[in-house]
Amino acid sequence: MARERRAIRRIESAAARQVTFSKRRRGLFKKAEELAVLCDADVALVVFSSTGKLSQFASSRHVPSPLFPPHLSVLLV
Amino acid sequence: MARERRAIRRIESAAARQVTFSKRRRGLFKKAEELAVLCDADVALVVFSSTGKLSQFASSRHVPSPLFPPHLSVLLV
DNA sequence: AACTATTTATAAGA
DNA sequence: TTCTTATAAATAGTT
Repeated sequence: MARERRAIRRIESAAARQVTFSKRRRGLFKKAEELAVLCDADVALVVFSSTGKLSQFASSRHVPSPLFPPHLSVLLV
Repeated sequence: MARERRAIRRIESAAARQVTFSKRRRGLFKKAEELAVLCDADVALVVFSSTGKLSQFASSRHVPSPLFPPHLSVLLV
């Protein structure tokens, strides 16, 4: 969606991949929150970038995990 | 986004909420998969509708849960 | 990070 | 729920 259509396949250039990740991750989380609010739904979203960076969103019942080390995360729904 | 702008707050009408849920859920899952593919990311998405219906997506390490009853689901990332 | 041409998502209606 | 269409929003490429 933009200047040109982009095929949905892995972006080879690491730099371009990072830029797209940054833009689309933001969009995805926004949509997730909007769905939760508009539709009174429970939404949980967990994303690891290809470099291993974690980001997450949960509209309600996310349970932090005292039983696991910080690099693990548990979601009970 | 469409004929008119819609404020992001809970849709009161259950029928309208269901229609919007159906449309936006589809869009959200599509975006989740696209992010995973384009950016080589790991993405997990869990959604419960306000009526309790579950739908989920995980790009890779989703673990089905033999230890829990069917209405529970566990995601380890 | 900001811009903008264009594509995509979607609100309302059928 | 699926289709259509007008419009809002997201975003690919550029700067």
